Amino acid sequence: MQKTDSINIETTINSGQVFLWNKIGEQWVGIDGQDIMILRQKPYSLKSSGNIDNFLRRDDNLEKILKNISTDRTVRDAIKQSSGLRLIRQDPFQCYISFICSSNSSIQNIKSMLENLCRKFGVKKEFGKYQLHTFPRVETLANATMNELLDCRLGFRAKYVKEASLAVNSNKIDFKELRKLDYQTAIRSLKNILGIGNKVADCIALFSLDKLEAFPIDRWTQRILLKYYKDIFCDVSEKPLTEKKYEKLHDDIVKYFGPYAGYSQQFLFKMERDLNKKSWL
DNA sequence: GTTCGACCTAT
DNA sequence: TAGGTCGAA
Repeated sequence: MQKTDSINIETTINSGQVFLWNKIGEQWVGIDGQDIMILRQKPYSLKSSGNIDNFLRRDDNLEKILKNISTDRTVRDAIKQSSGLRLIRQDPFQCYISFICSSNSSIQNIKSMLENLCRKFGVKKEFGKYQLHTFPRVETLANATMNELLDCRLGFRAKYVKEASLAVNSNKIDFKELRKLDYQTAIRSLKNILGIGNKVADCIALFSLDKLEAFPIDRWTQRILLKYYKDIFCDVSEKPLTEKKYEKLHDDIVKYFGPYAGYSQQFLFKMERDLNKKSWL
């Protein structure tokens, strides 16, 4: 059984799931919705104004999941290299906006956009010795003007964020409902929103809606499949996937990796980016 | 159903 | 070029 302190905080934060985190001295300070979290490896300490166990998916049976996804050597190596990496259960609205902002951008730029949104639309909150801006509330962002969003340097994503926020504010998107639905239905619903395609929908589903069979296929994932799984997923190439090809490939991926495919994606993604010395937060 | 160019911004 | 998506042809 994995011990609770086997969580590697730095590895988990720096695995592309979350963006609103900063390392201050020895501790990682981050925002999840209206909550502030302070995580420290040594001496080990996890503090949150919200529910830290929920955030770190302490309810998952990690031993069982890791065993289940250890189907091949590549995944086993990835797990070994990033031991202590956890999947995170994020605030759904923040996750939704974060990955809408992620399209055709870099981690550093995504972080900057989200920080701008927090500074402009978030509420100042104190926790521990820190005072920082929380993530904007749905209603606040839904009422933001296009110019205000453009001021946050969102670029072409500004109208996506505006419409996406309106959809949540009007209950056209209801995260509590999406959480109850099956993977396919939830994905279909998310993809009705402007700015959400297959990849972004998978990220939202995996990181905030408990859809562990979601397996976001981005440029990196595609390279991974080509490099290590060429023989298993024959039709994968370096070219961008069309919508139908993405869906077909995803089906095959779930058949191969199983119901916890999303966990395997996270380990593989982390491994390959580290291997290529790509920077994180 | 697929292909292709455009798209904000920062490095 | 970067962790995509949209709209037109």
